[in-house]
Amino acid sequence: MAQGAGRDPEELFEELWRACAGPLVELPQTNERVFYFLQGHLEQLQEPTDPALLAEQIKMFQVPNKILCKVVNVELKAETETDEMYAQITLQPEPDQVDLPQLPEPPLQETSRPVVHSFCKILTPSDTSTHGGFSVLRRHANECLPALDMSMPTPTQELITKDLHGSEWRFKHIYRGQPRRHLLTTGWSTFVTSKKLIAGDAFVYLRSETGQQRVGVRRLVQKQSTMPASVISSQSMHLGVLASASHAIRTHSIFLVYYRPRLSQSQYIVRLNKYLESSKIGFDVGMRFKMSFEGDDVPIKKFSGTVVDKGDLSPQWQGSEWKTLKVKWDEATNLNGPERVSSWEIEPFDASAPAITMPVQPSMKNKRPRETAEGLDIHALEPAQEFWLSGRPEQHEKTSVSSSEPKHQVAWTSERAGYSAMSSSISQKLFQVTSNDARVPPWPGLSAYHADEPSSKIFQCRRRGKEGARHVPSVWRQFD
Amino acid sequence: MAQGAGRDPEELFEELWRACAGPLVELPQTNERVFYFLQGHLEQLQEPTDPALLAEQIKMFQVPNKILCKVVNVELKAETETDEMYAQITLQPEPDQVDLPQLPEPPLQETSRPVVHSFCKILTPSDTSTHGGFSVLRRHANECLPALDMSMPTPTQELITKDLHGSEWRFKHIYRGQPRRHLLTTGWSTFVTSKKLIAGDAFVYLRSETGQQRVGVRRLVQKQSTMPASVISSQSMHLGVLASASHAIRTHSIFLVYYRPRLSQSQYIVRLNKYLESSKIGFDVGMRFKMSFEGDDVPIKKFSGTVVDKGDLSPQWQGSEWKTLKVKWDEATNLNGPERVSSWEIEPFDASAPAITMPVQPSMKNKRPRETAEGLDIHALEPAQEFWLSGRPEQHEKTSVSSSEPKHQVAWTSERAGYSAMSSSISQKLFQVTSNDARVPPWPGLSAYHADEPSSKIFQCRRRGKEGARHVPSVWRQFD
DNA sequence: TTGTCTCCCTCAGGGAGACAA
DNA sequence: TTGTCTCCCTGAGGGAGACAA
Repeated sequence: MAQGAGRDPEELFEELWRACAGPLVELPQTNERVFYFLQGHLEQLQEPTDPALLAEQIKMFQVPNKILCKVVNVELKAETETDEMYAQITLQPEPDQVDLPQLPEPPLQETSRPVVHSFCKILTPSDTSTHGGFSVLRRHANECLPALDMSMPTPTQELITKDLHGSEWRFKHIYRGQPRRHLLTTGWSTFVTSKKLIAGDAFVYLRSETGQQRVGVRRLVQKQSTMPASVISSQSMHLGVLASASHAIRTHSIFLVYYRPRLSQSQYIVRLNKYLESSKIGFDVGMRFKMSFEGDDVPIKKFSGTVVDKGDLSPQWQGSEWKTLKVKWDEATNLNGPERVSSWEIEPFDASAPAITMPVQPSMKNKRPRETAEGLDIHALEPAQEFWLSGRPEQHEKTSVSSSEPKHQVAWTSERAGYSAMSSSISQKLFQVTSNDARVPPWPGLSAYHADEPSSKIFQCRRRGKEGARHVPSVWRQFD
Repeated sequence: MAQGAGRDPEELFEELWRACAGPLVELPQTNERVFYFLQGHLEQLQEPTDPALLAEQIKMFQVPNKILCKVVNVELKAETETDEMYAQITLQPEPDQVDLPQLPEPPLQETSRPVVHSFCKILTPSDTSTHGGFSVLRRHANECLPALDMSMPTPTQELITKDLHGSEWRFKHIYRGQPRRHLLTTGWSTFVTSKKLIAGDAFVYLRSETGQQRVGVRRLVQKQSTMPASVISSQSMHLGVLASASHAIRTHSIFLVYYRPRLSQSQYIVRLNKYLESSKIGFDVGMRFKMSFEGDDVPIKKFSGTVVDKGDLSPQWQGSEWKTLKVKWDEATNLNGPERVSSWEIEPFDASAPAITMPVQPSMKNKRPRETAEGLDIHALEPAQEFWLSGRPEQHEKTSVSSSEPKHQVAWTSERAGYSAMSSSISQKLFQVTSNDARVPPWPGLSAYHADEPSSKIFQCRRRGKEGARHVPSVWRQFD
């Protein structure tokens, strides 16, 4: 759907896809083995089925809770209308679904990835306003955009970029204003309109070493239109997914899964090795853990909590490991965090983690009441931005697990003292939605629009000038 | 999806739905019995499956070619994005699927339908242009719009209307210009933009006796975005549909079908009585028949042809009656007519039918190269319009089957002699696409965009002034 | 009768620096 | 350093009658 036409270096497409997907999205590799949790796949469809019928069908189709599969193929794609990324994953059930492997398999050779310069900026109301263009953060411009001829009075160039569909987007990049700053002007508003961007969404830019430029989008809230056409009944969909898997197991044939990382509530295709690692830890009631989320001002934010219960999510899937851990988040913050997680989504608690609680004073300025997500109060937004620069855009994932490649750098905005209080209220505003979507869009039972909830506390990395930097994992290097 | 909110008189919604669906769309009634042809339902999904797998699954699920069902419920809906109408039909398989009824069941009592005034006009390039509004044909204004106060110098009023989703649309209706004519100005362009209308699409307007106004859209080509989100694999979809039906048969439980009349290639939910009627006729090789299509200048146009072959469409569905008749259309015109039809879609040939062949001189004027369907050459469009006025907007369906309610009136544009030659070339232009979509959008193996095909002939109702009227079924009354 | 064109005039919005957080 | 505002000015497009098919 998105592939094929116009996409030149195949690699760049993948880099863009990952940059848009965000640092938390993890995909299995071809030839790797994974566990496929049917239950999670059905949840992705977001349409509830009659539990009795479901139970009956599970029995009829004789499908186990998790299916050991070999990954035959992974194709990255993007929805034409919304640019939502998804992966078409071809799986083949392993012949033996009873004696499941207990030992990790040798890791696959990592494929080399091209060096790219990229940034991702959350759009401000001004960025999406009809008056004027996009304000490029100085860092981003310096690190990523082609250099301007600064000897000119007002340096200007045209950026010729492509999106995931291969469509071309041209932007005038100009360095002007008093004081001077980098802006994208002509071409920007068309982009905003076409992609239906609103404040809070993020703009992704990427440039390869060969000068190829790409642009993309990471939305704050998943466009609902993902589930538009009523093509077949939800019951039929569920049955179809069950039947496909069942048939594939019986005949050792392949089947396809459309994995939508930003829609799914939890990973339901889990690398065998990852699964085994988490089983080895054996999370149990009372244990402390932490979990990664997309932050608004840093790529990854970790929140900690305690496992308070353990048990099947639904009786139809007895003995499943899908979301079996009921958790309580520290400090009752993170109001929109999931109540239940799967063990492979969390890591053991580690005192060096930067998860820190701090109180927050809500700020309620109202400006620019236009162009924000319906019902979402980001009018009160203050300059909040997330970004990262790197040779490989997804490296933060590694960073947080202590990267073995110290060359990679992450920048993290440091702001002067006195700004942080306000900034954290922003953070709160954004986070209540961002975490929601970013990590796992609609947490069960919670609307994505809770920005007005009178929550008074929130987890947040300290960001008081240099002081804040101390909490950054040591491989992170601070610019500025 | 479309229902619920804001829709006041439930009845009006149905009238609007039918007006948008067009005169050829036929729906079963609640409590009626129907045959459900799985094969047709799978075809609607438009995604081919591996035939071997399909055959295997058909066997596994033990589903017959056609399933006798009681219609438990019919809900009319419309896609949020595209306004495409569809029906959610709840079916319950009858206990006995072997001894199928041979005799028609007593017809259900017809539910009374509200009296409405409605018109449907195919949009000209001017109508969809950015300069100016919509030109209301005088007849349409007189028959359907609320009366203007003609004593004013420039009579004006505001039309407050709703669409299928309950959204409000306001239009300024003004009578001005030299010579005077009816126009919709303010509000029209927003409507065109929002509904993504292009020249060739049709605007539907409807007013109830109580003054309630409704508007809708009938598209020339079905928006492809109907099949957007890759939610589950096509294989899973097919399996899901099979499994649902199979499960419902075994347990005598209900199942849901989303019937998309403008997408489907043939009716696959057929009223029992209609089916029996057509079996009684027993179409066979060599027999002549006629079939109804949406015309561009009349509601229904009939084309005639001959059955040239009879046999299964695919070996997986042996003995099915789905599209078993291979046909040859008279005069080799109607290039986009289906090669295969099901017997319940056609009627025996009747010499009094207005299906007449006439040669055509292609006209190739090019104006206004903007705002037309991509690749579709309707630049050469001449004033061609389809419309109907009636107490009940769908009555033409009945008309052609000889209505028992002679009170209903249909108007049919009559134009002065000398215009018809040109008009037929338009007709040709439009028809090649219209018939395609209107009746049965993408004929197998044919793109919807064949307007440039050098077809030199076309079926057409004569329209030479009064002369043409003679071919109209007698219950049609001519305005003018 | 009605589709198209053109002219006129308005206003949405792009593009700039000012200003302030 | 960068988000927001305001001002200026242009051009897309709505709204009118002229004209012709």
